[in-house]
Amino acid sequence: MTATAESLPTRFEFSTAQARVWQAWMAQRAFHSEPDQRRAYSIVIPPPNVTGALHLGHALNNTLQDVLVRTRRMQGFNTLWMPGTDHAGIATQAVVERRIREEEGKSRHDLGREELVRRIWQWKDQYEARILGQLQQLGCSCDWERTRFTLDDVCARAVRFTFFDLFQKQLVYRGKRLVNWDTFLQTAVSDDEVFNETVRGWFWHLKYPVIDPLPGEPEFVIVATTRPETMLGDTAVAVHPDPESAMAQAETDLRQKQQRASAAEQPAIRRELEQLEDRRATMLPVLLRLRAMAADGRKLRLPIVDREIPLIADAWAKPELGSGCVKITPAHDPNDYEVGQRHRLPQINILNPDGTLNGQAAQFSGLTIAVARKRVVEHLESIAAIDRVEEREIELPHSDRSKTPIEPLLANQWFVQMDTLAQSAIDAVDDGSVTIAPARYVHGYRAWLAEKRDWPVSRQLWWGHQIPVWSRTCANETLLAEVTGELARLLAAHPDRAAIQVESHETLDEVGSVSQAATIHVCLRDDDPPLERALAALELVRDPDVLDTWFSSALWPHSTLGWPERTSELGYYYPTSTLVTSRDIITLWVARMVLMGLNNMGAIPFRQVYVHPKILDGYGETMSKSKGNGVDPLDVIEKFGADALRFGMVHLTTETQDVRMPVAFECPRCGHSLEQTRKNRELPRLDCPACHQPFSTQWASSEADRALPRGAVLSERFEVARNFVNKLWNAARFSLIHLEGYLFTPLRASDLLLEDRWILSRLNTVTAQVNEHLDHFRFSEIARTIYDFAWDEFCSFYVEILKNRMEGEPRAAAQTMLAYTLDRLLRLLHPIMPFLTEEIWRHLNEIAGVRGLEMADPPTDLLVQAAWPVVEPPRIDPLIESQFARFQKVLSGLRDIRAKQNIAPKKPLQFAVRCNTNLAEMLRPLIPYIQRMANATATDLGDSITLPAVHATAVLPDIELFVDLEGLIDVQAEVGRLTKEVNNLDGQIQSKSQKLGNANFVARAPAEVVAKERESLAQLQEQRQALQDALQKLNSH
RNA sequence: GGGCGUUUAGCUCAGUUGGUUAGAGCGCCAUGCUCACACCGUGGAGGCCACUGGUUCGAGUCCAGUAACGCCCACCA
Repeated sequence: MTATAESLPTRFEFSTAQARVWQAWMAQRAFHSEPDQRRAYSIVIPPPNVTGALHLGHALNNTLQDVLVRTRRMQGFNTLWMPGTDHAGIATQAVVERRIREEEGKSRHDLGREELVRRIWQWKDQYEARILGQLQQLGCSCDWERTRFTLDDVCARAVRFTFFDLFQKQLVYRGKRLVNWDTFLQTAVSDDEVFNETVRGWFWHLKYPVIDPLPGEPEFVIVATTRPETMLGDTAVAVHPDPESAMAQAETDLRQKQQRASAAEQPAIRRELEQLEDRRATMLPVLLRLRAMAADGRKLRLPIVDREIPLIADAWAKPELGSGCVKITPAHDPNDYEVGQRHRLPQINILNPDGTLNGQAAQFSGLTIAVARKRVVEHLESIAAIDRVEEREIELPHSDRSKTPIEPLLANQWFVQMDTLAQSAIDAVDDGSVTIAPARYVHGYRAWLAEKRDWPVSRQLWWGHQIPVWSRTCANETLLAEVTGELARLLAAHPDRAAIQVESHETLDEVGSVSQAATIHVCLRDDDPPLERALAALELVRDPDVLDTWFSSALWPHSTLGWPERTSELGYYYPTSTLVTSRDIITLWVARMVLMGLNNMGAIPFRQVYVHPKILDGYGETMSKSKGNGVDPLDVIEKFGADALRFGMVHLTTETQDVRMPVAFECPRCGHSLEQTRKNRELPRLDCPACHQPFSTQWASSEADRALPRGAVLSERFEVARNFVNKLWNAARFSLIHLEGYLFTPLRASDLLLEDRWILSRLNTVTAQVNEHLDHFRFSEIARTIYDFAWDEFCSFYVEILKNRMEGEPRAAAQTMLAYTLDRLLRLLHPIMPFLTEEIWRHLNEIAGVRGLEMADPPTDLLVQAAWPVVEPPRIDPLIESQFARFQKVLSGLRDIRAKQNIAPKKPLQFAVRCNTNLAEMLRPLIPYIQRMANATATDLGDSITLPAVHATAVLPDIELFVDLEGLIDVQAEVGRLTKEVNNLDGQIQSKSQKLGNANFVARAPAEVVAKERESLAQLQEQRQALQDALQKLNSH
């Protein structure tokens, strides 16, 4: 035996192995790819945000990608996995700003744009390094030499070219739009960075007096609001243009709903109908009257500010709700904005960016919203302009970043016009050029694109790609013509690098007067300081805003390959093969990549999209940093190893289920595991219930807490994988120890024993299954298939059997088989557990430098470069597999009797087997293995045998087993065991007899099903008879 | 309000086109430190497959409905 193999530890020392293996891969540039003659397989990484460290969701996402990439690489594809990170605009800026505010008490305005951006770059450098390090620790086989960043020069150029192109095509334009204004961070946030929270609020019903009411006309119009301070910006009140039919329609809808509704819902709907009926009686006349007044152009007097505002007719006012009238605040409500557009209403912004009221708010100027609301209400009360106040729960949008309420604010925004772009992305999926798996996600993708809502791409941030547009607003036609003329002269020298748009707009000021004006926009394709200075000289100012992060992400598949340069990479790797992502960014990211790819490249960015599950905590909640229920992959790697983390991830990835993962703190002192709950997960420190010592968590902020040892957050769900890693490691140890003196010996078919043919059959079957599962992204099945094969077949049977053969001489055939089988198993496992398998491969190469079956198949130095196992269909032999199953049954029959008879494992048993001659011949060579595996010797085997005088019986299909229990037998136990067996058989026999007694079944079921049932019934009856005989004999003792 | 998903053993989950009395891991019980592995071996207990109907010779699997939970989208003054 070799000293090296013997001296290997019994636990896989993953941390040293990981470092060593990684170094070997790097030294070989094993992951680097250059275009060549082979088929390409490429994946671009979903670039992680440089906001912070990676979490388990990333570990899952990247593990799956690596499994695909490593497999394809072994299958002979020229594989490129493009790595990189995303600058993540608002998220990153918010994190850094908050930090600066906390640590230095400064705002971004104190620092200035340049300094803030410099600080964020520092942050980015730090976190990018950390993220890439995490990915490498995970074993990701990215081409690290090609690492990109969405804000680096290559990506920036792609962004500029794209924006310029869209600008030229008039597919990007500027317009006014309400943004979600975070008054705390003083920036707009995107819709997906807003969450709604139900809070208790009040619903104020305000009275706006009608100016000069005629007899019979109402003196007031009542409108309701949850934000009374916005009345300062009201520019109209709306009533429905046809309240009668609108109410009728509402009723029809309700009745339809009533028909479909369940009994439980009926009362509520009936109540609604009654209310509607009431309204029709009491309010409809008033609404009709108001409608007529609106048609007459009548006005109301807005309280406090004393402004005359029109009464207008607009369908936005729902007669079935509230008073039937609605106040219109175009500058502060998305719906009102639409109404304002339709009726050319002035937009009055009452808000400063910092959330205080501005000069438009008269005496409330300078107050915060909360205070202003109170004052406005007080004032309205004092003039009796409040009809009534209701308390009710209201849904209030909050900023995800600052947790403060969002205020809608009107601002200039750049938009991408989505009409044709969106359609192209829909078509790509409809015609199958892009496939999405699982298919159910196609619906969401299509539905979102089908809305074709223009994409607002400007963000009021400093961190990102600054919009390359210089603008100047001209107050009149003359000026416009003048400036345009000068620009034309200036830009004539750069026809492909500059483009002009003129945005004509009517400015509606607070007094409602309209003035014609226009803004000239110049877009530059490249940085060009002299030209920029010339633009500045013409008083054109660059837009301070930056582009939405998703704008650069949308270009990722081609920008990372060098677009707009026509690189060889672009021709070879694009379109990429597979995109692996999570479902929440199918619309935001996947859809946009498709349409941008089509626009820029004229080709789809990827052929398949695979959408994987999400990782949830033990309560089914999504993991997030802010909730504190996240798990750091590095903690898992440190405790269980990268391979265990990876195997665990793959194993958990089923098609429909999200991954629920109960998490626990691990006491850094005693290792005790403390379940994480909703309550304890946000505490800065915890006391270990076992050793009563405190430890810190991720929330630790005080000096004292931080000084404590940190408790890692882990999940027991990785233990299975860790155990598997160790099982494999030890199977490898066994192999290495027993391969001493190995010399490759070509094996002919006749050299193979039953168990050899069995394991080869299984190996080929399993390989075929793994291939099939891989093609369909059934990751969990891949893991399970290999796990079961490796543990239950290779370890539990094949290795056990080989123990016998390793003792005898010669063992060359057994060694060749062992080396070969282990070799193939390592290849199959490598994509999931690269470090372990690579490490074993190294050891195996040392002792068995040439491997193979019929011919020598010299292994590569590194497993990562080895070829994927090829399925040899002739080796798949169902007959051998079923014969081997007999052997397994005999073994467990023996073990069962030993256990039930309570016979110590050390005590040898003797047994006889009764079966037909064919079976006997098949079993005979396997009998010696039973010696070791069940500590039992066969005394007789065949169709006529001598039974032991005192014995226990096991009846298997076609086989009877008799265990000699002379002087050992526990009659009671044996009777119990046999009776139980008989009962069990009786149950089966009864159900089968019943089935076969059913004329319908016999008549209508397929003949083969019926035949199979008959056959199995006969066999069961046979078995039952044998058991019955045994019982009788026992009782007569 | 619209859409999607889930509900199977104490826990976390499998269960491919309907066809023996539904499986795994963990946990639990019993037992064994036999020279690859106690992160292991051997045996065992444990399920009205959420509920109600339907289709079928036959339903965990297909259809309809109900309930609970979760996610996404749109949101009412």
